[in-house]
Amino acid sequence: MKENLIAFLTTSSLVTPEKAAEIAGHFTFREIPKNAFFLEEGKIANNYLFLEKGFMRVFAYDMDGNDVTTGFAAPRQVVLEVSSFFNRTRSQENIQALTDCEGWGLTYDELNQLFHARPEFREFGRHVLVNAFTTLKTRMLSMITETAEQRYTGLLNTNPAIFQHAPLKNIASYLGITDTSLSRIRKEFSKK
Amino acid sequence: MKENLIAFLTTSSLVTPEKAAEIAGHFTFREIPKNAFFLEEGKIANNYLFLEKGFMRVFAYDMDGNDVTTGFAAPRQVVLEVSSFFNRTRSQENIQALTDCEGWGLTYDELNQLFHARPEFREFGRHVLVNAFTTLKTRMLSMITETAEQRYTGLLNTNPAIFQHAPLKNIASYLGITDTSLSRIRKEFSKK
DNA sequence: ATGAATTCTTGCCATTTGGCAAGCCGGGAA
DNA sequence: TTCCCGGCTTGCCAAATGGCAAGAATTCAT
Repeated sequence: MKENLIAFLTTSSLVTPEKAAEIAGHFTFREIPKNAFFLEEGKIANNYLFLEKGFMRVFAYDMDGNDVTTGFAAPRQVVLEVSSFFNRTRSQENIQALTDCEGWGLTYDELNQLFHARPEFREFGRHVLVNAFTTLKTRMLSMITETAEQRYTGLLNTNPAIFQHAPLKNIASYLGITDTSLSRIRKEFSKK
Repeated sequence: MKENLIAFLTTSSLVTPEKAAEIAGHFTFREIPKNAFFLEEGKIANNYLFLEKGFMRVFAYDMDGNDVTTGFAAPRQVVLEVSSFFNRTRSQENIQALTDCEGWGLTYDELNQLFHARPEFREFGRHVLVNAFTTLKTRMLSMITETAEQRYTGLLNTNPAIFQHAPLKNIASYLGITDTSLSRIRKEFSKK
């Protein structure tokens, strides 16, 4: 039943399989149908989710009202708006299901109780946060040092499944370019 | 003596002034002379620093060997290479003093002991990490949605002191542009 | 003080990316 | 089937940014 969640808790070696099973016991099953919002702008994020099936998109609006994709979530990832969740502030981001999704969730209160009761889970939680931070730093560096085409091929390698679930205009804004430019980059790339 | 450190620990309201004084007691004074490295690429970050005086620069090298500034540190900020420090992995980044610096530090072991002994400090530590993550997300969004000139004026507003301590080419790579472009942007901007 | 090295600016031109509008394509609704 | 609509591509041109090299300004070491 919860074997993927347990496996995820165990991978970092911060949690033993036995403890992982106990911790997993506190997670509850969640389904998010395609196009439904896991989190809406203006609300306080109250859900921590381990995504087991499906894909999600994180997006915000810029000053001109354009939809900007700030992230994607794929299976075996934690879906969480860190700032809103931990600071209990209104989210500036939306999280929406690109496909029908399934996963295991905790509320803010449940997570805190579990952090308190299970030091290993607390360590694991820090690990998740540190990893998210590191991943974002890597992405920032690629925004600075790489061309749009390099970022495109990078995403194609690291997360090919996204291309089967998200429209190209969402991927374009995630890469920091327009859909027009992405279309041209794909054209050039396909020649090679 | 440690009043700035104590004030910093107290600002989030996660630590009471009394506890803050106790926690601060475990920090040791550190000086980093101008141009010295607080952290060198390839080494494992072992120091957590609250910067009290001076400015530092964080940088890495891209695939072509170009120096890319990934961050700056100003007084009253935590200086820390998160990934290397918490994961005990070799740093891909360098942290160098732009000016003579002074601050209060902890080693990795000292920080963990303090996290264990002082739950409030653990909460505070998470708060620091969450804030760093949120700040980086904001910067990422500005890379995607803003022009180079907007990013320049943004930095000028949020961190004007950096312009007095870092060479423009470092600021340029931090903004994701070349020093040539930054020079032209400054020229245009000064006309207004 | 002197010379060397670095930083910053500028001109010229190339490349990348964007804005807009038209058209094409494919899927869903009736 | 037929229509419609959103998603994707493409052409044309403009704007933003980069690459390179020269020179001016500044800093640094001796």
